[in-house]
Amino acid sequence: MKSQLGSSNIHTLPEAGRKESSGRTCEACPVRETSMCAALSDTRLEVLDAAASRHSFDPDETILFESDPADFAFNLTEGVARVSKMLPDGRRQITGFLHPGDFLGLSYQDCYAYSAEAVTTVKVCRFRKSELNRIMRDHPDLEHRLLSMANNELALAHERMLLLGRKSAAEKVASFLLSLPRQEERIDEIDLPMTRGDIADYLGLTLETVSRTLSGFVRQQIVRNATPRIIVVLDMARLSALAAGEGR
Amino acid sequence: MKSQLGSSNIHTLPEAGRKESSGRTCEACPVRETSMCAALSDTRLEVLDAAASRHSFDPDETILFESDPADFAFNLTEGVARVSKMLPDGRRQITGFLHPGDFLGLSYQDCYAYSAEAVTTVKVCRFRKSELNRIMRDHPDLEHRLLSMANNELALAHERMLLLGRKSAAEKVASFLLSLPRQEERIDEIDLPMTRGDIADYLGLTLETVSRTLSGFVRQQIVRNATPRIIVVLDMARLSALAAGEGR
DNA sequence: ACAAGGCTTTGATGTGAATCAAGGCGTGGT
DNA sequence: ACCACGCCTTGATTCACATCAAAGCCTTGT
Repeated sequence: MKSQLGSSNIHTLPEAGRKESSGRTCEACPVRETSMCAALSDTRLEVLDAAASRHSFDPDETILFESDPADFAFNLTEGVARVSKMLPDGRRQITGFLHPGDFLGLSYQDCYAYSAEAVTTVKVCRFRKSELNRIMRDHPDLEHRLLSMANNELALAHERMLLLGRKSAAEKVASFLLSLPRQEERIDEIDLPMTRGDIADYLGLTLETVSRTLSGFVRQQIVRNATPRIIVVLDMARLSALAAGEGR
Repeated sequence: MKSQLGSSNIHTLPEAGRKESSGRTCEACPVRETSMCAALSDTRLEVLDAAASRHSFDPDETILFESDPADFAFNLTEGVARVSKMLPDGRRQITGFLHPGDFLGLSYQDCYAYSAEAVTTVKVCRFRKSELNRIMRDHPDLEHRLLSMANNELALAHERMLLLGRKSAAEKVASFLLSLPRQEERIDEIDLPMTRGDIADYLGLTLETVSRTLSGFVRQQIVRNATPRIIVVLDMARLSALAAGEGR
């Protein structure tokens, strides 16, 4: 039951990640239309642009650390990150994987309630929270958008509680596969940039059970393994039924 | 694994619960200082007051139903309610118990993402969401307060994912007992208005396991049973350690 | 090419909680 | 005061997943 990985005490440094030249503007941002920024017009966006600094994180680098003072909030623009909480003996629960457009760090308290690390190379746009609050006062649309995003996250959190509390291993893995973003061109291909251990800590399983469950899906011809990292869905109906909890 | 209780298809009626005379004003409200209303001054509160209608729900009555159109939001003023999601075969996950001051119904989508039922007799103050949105536009403080409350809920949701995914039965039950509100006068007494089945569906266990775990706590003299409904804490240190995941 | 290390798969065994199955206790109704 | 029903407790057994253990297999560096 114990994962015990990384009892390292390295917290987030004020300048963790590499700060990047602020050459790029918000208008050219890949998540301009999907993240919180969508609440602002191009002209108003300049205020956010001025308040943001761009940072890059290597795989496994810490973006923010549970219980550290929550001075910054982040907008993920590229890559995949994991959000997690730990028990004192090292047991870990990953509470979410973040993708481009996701927002991170808005705890209402003084300290972060969770940690976040890069899974792949991650690029973020970082805001000082005091500054973000000031901007929100001037632009209620932005606050409205953040409330809407928070409520969306809350609905996803409830969905995940149902998964953790009441779904079987097979149902969990099926739900997970279908929850990942896919490219329109290759709609049946699922990319798993995270390890089996990460997936296990997300689903409340062990990495062996995740591996065995995936092997089971392959045996039943529900999916096929292109590589350990790329899964191809062969029977979407069956996978969806499993995920919904209908596949017995 | 299946609970199968209530495959009733009775949805929320437009006027579910009994509508009460709107005699009481917000100033005298028991949750005036703790709920979202705290964001507004007494004079500004009149706007909310005018938009609200008071309703009462008997135990087990449905307050709102998953997948019904989300026209209303609620502020719980008295009693205890449970929020839950179901799988098609009847398995249920209770995603939260609501207490006075808690807010309910702010899904960002058109339909509720979960159901809510009264555990004890519940009194709420109900708002039409379109109206609430209008009020928020005029009073950004209210929206700010709701964002803050949503972020708080999100932190609690993450805590619960850690519980569901990684804690043992004993750790789950200990965490649950300590998460319940207690009265200042009787700080060591815990009231359990919900059934063992409800607790089980909240913790991702069966009712038998909840019962056995509580009996175990009694045997170990961690708690004492005044009645099945009232638990008295005898060894707070041990219970806290268990809840934190330190009690082996 | 080769070696090394990390990740993944697979197998054997163990165990915590679920399931199946009685009873006991309290509460509300008549 | 009694009965009945719902809720809770307890016991016996089973099972899904965890744990322990050992290979395989990519990937990366030299």
